[in-house]
Amino acid sequence: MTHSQRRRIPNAAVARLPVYLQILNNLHATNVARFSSDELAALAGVNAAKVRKDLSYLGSYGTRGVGYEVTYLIHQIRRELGLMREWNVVVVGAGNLGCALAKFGGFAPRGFPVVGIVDNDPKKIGQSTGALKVSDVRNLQKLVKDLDVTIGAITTSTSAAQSAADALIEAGITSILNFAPIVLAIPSSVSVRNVDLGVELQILSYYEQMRIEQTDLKIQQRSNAVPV
Amino acid sequence: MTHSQRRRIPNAAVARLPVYLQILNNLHATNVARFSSDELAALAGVNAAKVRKDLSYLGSYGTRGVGYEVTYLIHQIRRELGLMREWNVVVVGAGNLGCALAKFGGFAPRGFPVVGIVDNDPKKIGQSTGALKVSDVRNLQKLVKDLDVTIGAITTSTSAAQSAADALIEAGITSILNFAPIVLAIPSSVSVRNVDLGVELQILSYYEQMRIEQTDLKIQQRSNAVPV
DNA sequence: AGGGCTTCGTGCAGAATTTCACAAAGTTAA
DNA sequence: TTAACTTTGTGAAATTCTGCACGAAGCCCT
Repeated sequence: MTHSQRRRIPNAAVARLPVYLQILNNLHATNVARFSSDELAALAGVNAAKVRKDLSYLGSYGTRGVGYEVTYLIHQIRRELGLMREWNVVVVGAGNLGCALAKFGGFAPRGFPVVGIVDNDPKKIGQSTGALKVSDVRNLQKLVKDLDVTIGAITTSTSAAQSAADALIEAGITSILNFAPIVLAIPSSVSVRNVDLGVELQILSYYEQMRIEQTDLKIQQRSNAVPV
Repeated sequence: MTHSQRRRIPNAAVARLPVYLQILNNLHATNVARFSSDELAALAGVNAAKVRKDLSYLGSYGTRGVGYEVTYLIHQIRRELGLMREWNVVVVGAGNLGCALAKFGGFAPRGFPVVGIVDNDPKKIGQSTGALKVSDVRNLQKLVKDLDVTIGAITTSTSAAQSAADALIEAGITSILNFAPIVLAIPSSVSVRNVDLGVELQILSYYEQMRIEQTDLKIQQRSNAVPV
């Protein structure tokens, strides 16, 4: 129960580490060797104390009076996030989005190669998308086993999303990236991240309307406050 | 200072209201007239008390012993989220993703019509994407004014994203949906939502690795605990 | 060597969020 | 009408997250 008893990193911090990593990769690309928590905080748009606390969950890798080393921290964050290895991804649903994900080469270099894409539509099965051929969703289990897939991306229609999730879980997948605007019913042993642009837009519209009401209110108050 | 002094809804609750709305729309489509907090909680994958508290921020619209009315709640959530009107969206960056967003008809019915798409590449300007023609980013200000655009979606390359944001803000936009994997520097008066699939995948990989380590640990403990 | 300066690591208080638990308020049935 | 039952609305406790403030630790200059 020594070091394997890993300190659990708070969820909120886990969600920020990838952002830090992205920034550090940029710093590295521009030949920056060191950074302070203040600098990273400014780039990430957060509080400096938060940066230090987040990084402290990885261990004490900074040097007081100096800061942190870019390459070393990159290494540590990658280790903690499980990015020392590749995680194979299978896409379920060969529609516009699914094919775009399969073709898009941006994930492999970040450690998440898309190694398969499946659909249940006979018209789509067999077609090529980038380097991959769409295969039958019935081969999912075999595909997951053979190619050691751990992450499934659901890009089906809303109505097919739940059965896609069921199929993925049946096949042994334990992480799902869901693009369908629906809350999936899944066991707690499986992780899900939802990407729903409609939700994002609606959140924006709330704050947009808030601002408008605030402005209206101020205008109203001004005309009330200064009567002639 | 009566009703215009609106109770501020906690951020965490704001982020859940769109999810509830989506579910209620589905219930409505299947002719369900009423629901209880328990039912909605199950569908949304959250705690029932949380549902009740979230809905209570809208007002006391439930009936004890009975539940909530689907249509009435839909109306109230839409009102609160600012969905009683349309919010026009402009896309900056006519690459794969940008064009896909412009073509995709799924936002207009949810109240967010994409009314324009711009780019700075002369080769792309003038091309058609769906019903829209790509226009010059230099027309952004005029476009935003003329078409009353309030939300900007950034789908440029990473390197162009910050100047896209600057241009949007310069043009008077106050809400941004950012798809570039970069933290934008923007004034606090502007809302931003980031959609970064790389970040999502890395969060998943953290928990995936966590699970694997847990499993390894248990196996190890088991073999330690029962020595021959 | 020592003083001044910088920056990390973290205890702690306060804020935000989640969850519990129960009174209040309604329905239903006899 | 009353008793049994259901479900909301919400104080209050529990948990999580944030940010301040400051001691600790290293660098630099004299």
